[in-house]
Amino acid sequence: MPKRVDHEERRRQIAEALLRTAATRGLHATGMREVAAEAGVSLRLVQYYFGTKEELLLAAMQHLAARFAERGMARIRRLKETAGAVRPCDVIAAILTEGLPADDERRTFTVLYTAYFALSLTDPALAIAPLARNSSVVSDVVAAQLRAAQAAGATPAPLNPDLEAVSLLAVSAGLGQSVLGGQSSPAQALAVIDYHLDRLFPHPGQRDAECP
Amino acid sequence: MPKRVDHEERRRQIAEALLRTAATRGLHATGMREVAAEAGVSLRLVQYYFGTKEELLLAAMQHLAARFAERGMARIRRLKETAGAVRPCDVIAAILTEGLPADDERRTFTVLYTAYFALSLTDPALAIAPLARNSSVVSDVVAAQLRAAQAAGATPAPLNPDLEAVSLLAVSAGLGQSVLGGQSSPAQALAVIDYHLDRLFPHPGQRDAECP
DNA sequence: ACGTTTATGATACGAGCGTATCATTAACGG
DNA sequence: CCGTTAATGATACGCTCGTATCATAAACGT
Repeated sequence: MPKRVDHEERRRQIAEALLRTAATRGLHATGMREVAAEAGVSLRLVQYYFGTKEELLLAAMQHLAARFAERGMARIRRLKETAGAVRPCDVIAAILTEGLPADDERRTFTVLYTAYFALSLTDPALAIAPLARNSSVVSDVVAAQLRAAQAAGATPAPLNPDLEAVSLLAVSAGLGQSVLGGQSSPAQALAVIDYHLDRLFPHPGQRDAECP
Repeated sequence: MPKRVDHEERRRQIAEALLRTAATRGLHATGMREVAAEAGVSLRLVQYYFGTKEELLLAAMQHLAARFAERGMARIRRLKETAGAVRPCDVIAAILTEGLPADDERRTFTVLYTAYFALSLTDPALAIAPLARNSSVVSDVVAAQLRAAQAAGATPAPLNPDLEAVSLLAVSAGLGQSVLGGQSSPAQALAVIDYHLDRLFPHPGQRDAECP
């Protein structure tokens, strides 16, 4: 057998090249030739691995979603390693802040997500499903964490876990938009999230961390 | 003097034609020829009133922002006419729900807003400012209403009007995204907003309106 | 009726796009 | 070393885009 090359790896390289240029120049303004140049390969090879541009766009979106999910999982995993028992508040805080464009990497993700989202609204071929599908499972996770905290008596007053979970994710998404648009700073966005966490997980007096 | 024509009116017609086609085909996928056809005029005339496409895009965005602001104002005005005294909860409810894609008209607005927002993230020439500028003043209005309700003793517990205002608008924006993406129904979005209004303006027992 | 404004028409330019089609070279496993 | 696979190169097709350039027709105030 002749020359062996990891096809998935090559596809990943090219898809990431598209994401890189699309993050600065825009999704529709990025052409095949530009992607090839950014990836350091020939235009011919981009056509070789992705027959059409639509296929490339779709693959890049799935790669973006996978990277984001992976980063989120890693964050939860890291949480478990530092502290033995993971408190619901920590999990929720991690989820809510992970989507915020607080650093370059996350900002890039948010920009790309917004671009894909907007594109999917008018381009039927590009379903946003792969990126949005996870939304409901994330919502369920948050709701479950809230229920656990509620059962443990850590939350005050009446509280609808499902509505609260959807609401918290909406806040996170809305704040992300606000930061991207330049109307809020990442710090302000974090302050709003902390405000909500304080409301759900009231702590007696300390003011160090976002969770009691 | 010869033929008199309202230039602003013509510009408005053409801009609205762009918004109409852009709402279904996408912002960047809409060409000058298509706009001309939609407006029922010649391509030449589009160039006549808007020299370049960028100018057309910008003017259409400003028109969109103006229409939205006008609709919001009209809603508040209508509120004042039906009930003599406008309660803070009603004002806030109107603001939060006005941006939700609950009917065709509002959905179209939300789609277009998202498209412009995404475009502005990568196209420096297209500043989102005209659409986002109002954001802070709306936030101030909500905060002021909260403060008024707080002074009247209508809200429970400690409450940070500024953070709460930003948070409520973020919820509204996030819910709008969620509805657009098909992850939530407009009814679910309204339920979340009602949930928050109940939290801020608790009412003794009735379950009719969203405000006590 | 004249002259200015408003609007149309047909058309063409150059550029960039996605896509396709040749031939050719380099690398590696058996 | 042979044959399959990976990758490149140059180029060209057809299309659409934004923009520009002619000339020309219709409408209306004075």
